[in-house]
Amino acid sequence: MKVIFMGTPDFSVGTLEALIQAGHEITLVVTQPDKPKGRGKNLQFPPVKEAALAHGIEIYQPRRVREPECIEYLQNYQADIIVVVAFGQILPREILDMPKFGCVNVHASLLPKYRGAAPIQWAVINGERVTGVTTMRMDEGLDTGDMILKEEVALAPEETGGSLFDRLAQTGAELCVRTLTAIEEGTAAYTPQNHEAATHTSMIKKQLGEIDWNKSAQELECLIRGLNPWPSAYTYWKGKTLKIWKASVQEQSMQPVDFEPGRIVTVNKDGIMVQTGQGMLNLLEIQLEGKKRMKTDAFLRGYQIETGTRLGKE
RNA sequence: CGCGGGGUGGAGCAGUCUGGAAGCUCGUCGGGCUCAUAACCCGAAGGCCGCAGGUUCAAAUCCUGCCCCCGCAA
Repeated sequence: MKVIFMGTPDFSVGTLEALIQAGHEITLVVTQPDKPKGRGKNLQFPPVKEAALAHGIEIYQPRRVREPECIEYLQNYQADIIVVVAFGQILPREILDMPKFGCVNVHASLLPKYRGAAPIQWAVINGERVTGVTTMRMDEGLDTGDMILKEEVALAPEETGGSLFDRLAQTGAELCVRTLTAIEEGTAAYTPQNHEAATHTSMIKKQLGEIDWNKSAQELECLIRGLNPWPSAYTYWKGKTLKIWKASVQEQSMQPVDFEPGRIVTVNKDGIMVQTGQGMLNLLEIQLEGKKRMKTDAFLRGYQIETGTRLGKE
């Protein structure tokens, strides 16, 4: 089929390449404008643009797809279908109705759960055991369209936002190809979502990563995994940011100590044990501002941390 | 010119301001102690102090340029 592909981050790249692989004709790739990124503030191409360049596909980077000139521009491409994967902009009805087969979206959750942004990270943060990918025919709502295909993915015990992201990107790519095949063959079934059961997630803000030691060790451990590798969970030590990359939950106190949440209970080569609102959290891999991330025992060779120290904002 | 931290034996750090013998906590290797050990004791190896210039009797330390890593911001 003739496809217009819309997407921006890494998550979208797998699907784009799978579609190419499957023999579809990608007539145009629409992605967000280049933005200054990184330490030097240099302009950087979105990952999807890089991929499109590598495949020699035409690229279009409108500031807003809603604008009439943009809609007009897309019309020139006469696509059979528009595939949207983590594009980052909302499509107006004019575009939704433009292609013969409409617009298909790949969403990284089992709809109607986790509608909205960052469903992958939220699934980890919330301690879900299963999530997945859903393809749907887009309508004007936010992830409210009729579902076409759905595939479950189980979370591994040490799943991180990053690892799940990679796996769902892969799953999404395959699912999207199957979805297009079904549509092409006329065998696609469109199942309305149960809107009553819908849940929504918000964009991940950096501040979400600041650890509230009053939460339970279990919750915090999920938060740490969910926000790894970005934006990461963190606390403060001696006024400096201390990122926490990996931790484990210690349900029961080994000793009858009774520290307030945020205080360090023990420090040894097995980790830094911190009291939380419920249970203790053992910090296994950390990173001090300006330093590389490292295992806790390596960190302790160079820095001295005393029992009873309170982590967090002064 | 976005702001800032850092590059010192295998790991993590101190030393740099106030130039003048390379240090700390570990690891590694050898030996000892022990029923035993991630414990303890003794000993050893291992560094052109990121790179290149400059100043100086003397540079990890001061000056200049460059490379690389990282936090913030975006």
